[in-house]
Amino acid sequence: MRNLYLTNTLTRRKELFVPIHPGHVGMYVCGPTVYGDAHLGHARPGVTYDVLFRLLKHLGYKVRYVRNITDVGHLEHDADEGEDKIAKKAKLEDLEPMEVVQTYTERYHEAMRLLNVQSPSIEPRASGHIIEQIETVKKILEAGYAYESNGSVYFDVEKYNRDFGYGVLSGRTLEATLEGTRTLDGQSDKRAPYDFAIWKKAEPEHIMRWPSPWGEGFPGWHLECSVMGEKYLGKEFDIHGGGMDLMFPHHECEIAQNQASRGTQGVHYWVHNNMITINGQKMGKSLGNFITLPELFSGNHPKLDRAYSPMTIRFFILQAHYRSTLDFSNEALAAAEKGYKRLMQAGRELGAVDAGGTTVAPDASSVIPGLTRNLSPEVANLIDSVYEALCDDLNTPIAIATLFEAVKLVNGGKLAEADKAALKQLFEDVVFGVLGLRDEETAGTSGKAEKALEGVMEIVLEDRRKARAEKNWAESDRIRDLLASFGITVKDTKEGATWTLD
RNA sequence: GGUGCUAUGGCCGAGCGGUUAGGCACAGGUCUGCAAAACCUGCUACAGCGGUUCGAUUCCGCUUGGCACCUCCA
Repeated sequence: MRNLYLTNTLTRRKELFVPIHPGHVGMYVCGPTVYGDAHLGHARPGVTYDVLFRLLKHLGYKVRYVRNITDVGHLEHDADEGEDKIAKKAKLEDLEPMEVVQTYTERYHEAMRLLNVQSPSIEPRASGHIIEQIETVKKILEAGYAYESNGSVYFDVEKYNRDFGYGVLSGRTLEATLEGTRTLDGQSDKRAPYDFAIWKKAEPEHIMRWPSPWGEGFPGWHLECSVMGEKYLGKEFDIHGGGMDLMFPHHECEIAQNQASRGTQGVHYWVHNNMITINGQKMGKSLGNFITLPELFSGNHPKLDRAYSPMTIRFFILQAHYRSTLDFSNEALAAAEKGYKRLMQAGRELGAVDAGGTTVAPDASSVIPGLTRNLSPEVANLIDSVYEALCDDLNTPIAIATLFEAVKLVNGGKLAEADKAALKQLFEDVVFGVLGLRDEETAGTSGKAEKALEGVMEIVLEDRRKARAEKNWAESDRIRDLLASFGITVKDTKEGATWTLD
C-alpha cells in the first residue's frame, strides 16, 4: 500500500500515517452547529475531510468516519449569558429548538450533497448522547479533575496542567492563556478563569435542559466530541479533523477531557484545515462578508457578481492546499470555474464514467498503476505523480496541476490506446472518485426532458448542417444565435457541431 | 500583550538549496466562412536589508506588511 503522510498538529510535522488497527481507520471530524445556514467556511472541512475519507477508502482502508451534529450546548458570549445558541434562535423565531435543529440539519445535508460530499459513516447528535456525557462528567469528577460549583461542573485546568500539561496541541502555556482571558462578570462559579464548563446549570428560562446529578442543565460544548468519539471509535483512534479555529480551546479541551476520563489523549493524528477568507479577512457576520452556501449557489449576495456552481466551489477549494488560507474573490471563482470545465471536458473526451462513489482499489498494488501495463513513461510518471501528491499530506493542488498535464495530452489527441485507457481510469479513480468532482454538464442527462432535448437538438443541428453544406452562413448563424439566446452554445469542430447547455 | 502562520509574476495558487508548477487573464500564431473550442509560442516572479553557501525565491537573522487564534466560530 502506498504510504500516506499527514501533517499532525500535535507534533507540527508531516508524519507517515500508520493506523492503530492495520487496514482500518477511525476518523472523527467536528461537524456544524445547526443554528443557521451552512456557509462558505463549512464547505472547506466538508470537502477536505471528504477527500481524505475517499482517499483512505481508495487506498484500501476500511474507514469509519464520524462527523457530529452539534444541536445543543453552545453558549452565546455577547448576550444572554449562559443561554444556549440554539435556544436563543428558537425564541427569536418562536420555534421549538428541535425544529430549528431539524431545519438547519436538513439544509446542511442538502448543501453537502450538492458539494458531492459523501455522508459520514455515523453522524451522531449531541442531544442524543446526554447520558454518555453525564457519565463522562462523573468519571472526570471521580478522577479529581473537575469540581461542582452551584449546579455546574467545571474542569480543573490548573490541576490537570500540573499532572499532564495543558496546551500540548496549541503550544499555549497556562500563563499565556490567563493573559488572554477576558474577565467576565458572572463567572464567579469558576475557581480560575481558564476553567471550562463540562456541565452547565440551566437558568429557569433556558429551554434545552436535562436532569443530572447536579441539577437540570446541559453539557459543555467541548464534551460532546470527546464522548461521541470514544463511543463510536474507541478510547484511542486515528484521525481527528476540524478547522484551525477549533484548535484552541475546543480540541485542547478535548484532549484534557480524554486524558482525565479515559487515561489517554485519545487521538493519534490531529488534522486541521485552514480558514477561507474574503478579501483577506475571515468571514464573520459582523464584518458583513458572511456568505452562505445557498447564496453562493444562487448568486444572491451583494458580494457576488453571479452564481457559482457547487462543483466550482469544490474545485476552488481543492486548488489550494487545505492547510493554507484560501482567499475568496469573484475573480478567483471565475478562474476556478473555467479550469474545472476544462478538466471535465477532458474527462468526457476520455469517456470516463463517474460511478457516483469512491472507487476502491481491489488490491493495494493497483493504486500504483501504470508500471505493469505498457504505458509510455510520460503517462506512467504522470499517474504516479498524481498519487504521490495526494498521499503527500493531501496535496490536491499538485494533483490537479498534474491532471492538467494529462488534459494537454488528451487534447493533443496522440495518445496510444493503453495510455488513454490508463488516463480514463485515472479520471474515474481520482477526479471523480477521490477528488469527488462531478461533471455538472452531464449530471442530469438521464431525465425525460434531457432525452427529449437531445432529440430536438439532433434535428436542429441537422438542419444547420444542411445550411452549412450550402454555405448558407446567414441561416447557420441565425440558428446558432437563436440557440445561444436559450443558453445553448454550439461549437463547430472537425467532426461536426457539438452543443452544451449552460 | 501572548501564541502561531504568512509575504510568489495582471489575478488565484503550488513548490523548492542549482531544473518550466498549474489554472485564469493577456499577446501572437495554427485551424475556421465567422465564432467558440483545441493546439503551439510569448509573458519567468518569489517584500526589503544582511548572513550561511560554489550557488538562495528556497536555510538563518533583522526590518516592514498581512492574517488567524487567545471570546461562539469551519
